[in-house]
Amino acid sequence: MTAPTTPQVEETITTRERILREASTLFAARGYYGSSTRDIAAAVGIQQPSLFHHFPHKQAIFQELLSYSLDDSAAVAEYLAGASGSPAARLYRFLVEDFRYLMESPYDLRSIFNSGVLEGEEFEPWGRTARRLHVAVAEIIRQGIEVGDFIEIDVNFARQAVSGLMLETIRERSLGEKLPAQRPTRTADFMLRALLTDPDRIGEVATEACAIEGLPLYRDTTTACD
Amino acid sequence: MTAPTTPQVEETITTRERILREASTLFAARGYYGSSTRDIAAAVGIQQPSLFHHFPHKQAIFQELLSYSLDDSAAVAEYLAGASGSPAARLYRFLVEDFRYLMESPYDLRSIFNSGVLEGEEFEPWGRTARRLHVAVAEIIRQGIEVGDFIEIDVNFARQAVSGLMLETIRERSLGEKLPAQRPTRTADFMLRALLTDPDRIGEVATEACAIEGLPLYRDTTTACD
DNA sequence: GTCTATATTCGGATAGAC
DNA sequence: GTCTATCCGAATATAGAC
Repeated sequence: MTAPTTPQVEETITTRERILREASTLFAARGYYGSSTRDIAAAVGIQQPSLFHHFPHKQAIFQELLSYSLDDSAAVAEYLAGASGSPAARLYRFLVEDFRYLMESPYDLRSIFNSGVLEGEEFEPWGRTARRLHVAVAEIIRQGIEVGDFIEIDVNFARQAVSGLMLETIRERSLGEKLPAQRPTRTADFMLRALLTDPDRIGEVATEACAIEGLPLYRDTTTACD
Repeated sequence: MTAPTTPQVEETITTRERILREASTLFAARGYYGSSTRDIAAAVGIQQPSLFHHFPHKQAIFQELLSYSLDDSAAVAEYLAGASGSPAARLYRFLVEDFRYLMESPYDLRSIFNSGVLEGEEFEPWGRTARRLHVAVAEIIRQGIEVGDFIEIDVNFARQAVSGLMLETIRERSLGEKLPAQRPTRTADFMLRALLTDPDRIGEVATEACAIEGLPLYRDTTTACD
């Protein structure tokens, strides 16, 4: 008769999953090269060679984290770059989605964005995905300037500012505390305030942004924005 | 009779200096641990053991870069946190000075801000300096909110946004091209637009910022801002 | 100030038992 | 799926000649 106390699934975390989580934390703290497989194994609580039962080599751990953080983000950005609606709303929506994705992820993904590791040959496919993501975001910003939504600004400068903001703000998450649920929209508000020719339009931009449909979404988003 | 073609000092770059420059580039690209002393030596054009004639160990190279990028920035931020004048102008000035310092530096200092390496014991004193810098910047922002210069915003969030913006935008520099001379003020404009309750006040904020005197300055600044 | 040669430690990865 | 034992290459650093 009474509803089940909490329908939350009793998450069984596999060793493989624990490896990914601990590795992401270590990579974020000391970099990919600064974290040895021994460090990772110790954090998980297994011996170092046991790692190789779950991943063929160290690179594969990083590559899985790269795919997790880049693939869907790039897809969303490219979808939004070609979607209808105002560029400002589309950029807003991208920021909200991407930020929430990073915020709710069980991994600490800072190392992915930080490091020049992506430039290395062994991670070349993921470097290309990162560039596709950058191109798509820059394109939305370009459109925004063109139609007068955004101030006249160097497109690449603005694109990098967006990246920097995302990166630094997810840094908090790693400190352990849960970030407030409104953080994604607050972050988007902040960025758009700097870009909009008329900052007072933020309200309507946010409303339009949250109404955008058809995103190739990572997960089932119950509510679009807030 | 004719003036000397270019009074530019014929810069004699010592091996030690070349080591610092090449190391900073490698650290930025592949991280501190990802760059071996062999890599550094090869970039400089000497054999690996020759490095140890100039620096007692690898750490010392990184430590010198840390001091270069943190010491003066922290001093300026702390000075400005306690100075008179509007908080908005003081934050603006900090951004201009810090950005220009990073922009004109012969080193690629991204690794310093990126990495969690600073958290390691071996670099503890520099980690403390970084925290002092953060506290000072957060304090200026707090003052700005208090007097109504800035919108109501989480102080730490704003402080991190500032860091992220600086970091990402100096990334360009490393791509080789000289950044335009107006970039420091454009960056400060951008950040202040997001923070100011009244973005239209940027003009007067910039004017006041450039008039601030008494900074514990890194180098002889001929002109204050532009 | 730079070199060659080398000591030593550490990191990634494999073999094979349980 | 995890363990112990181990190989091999790479990395930091030292010794000592030129």
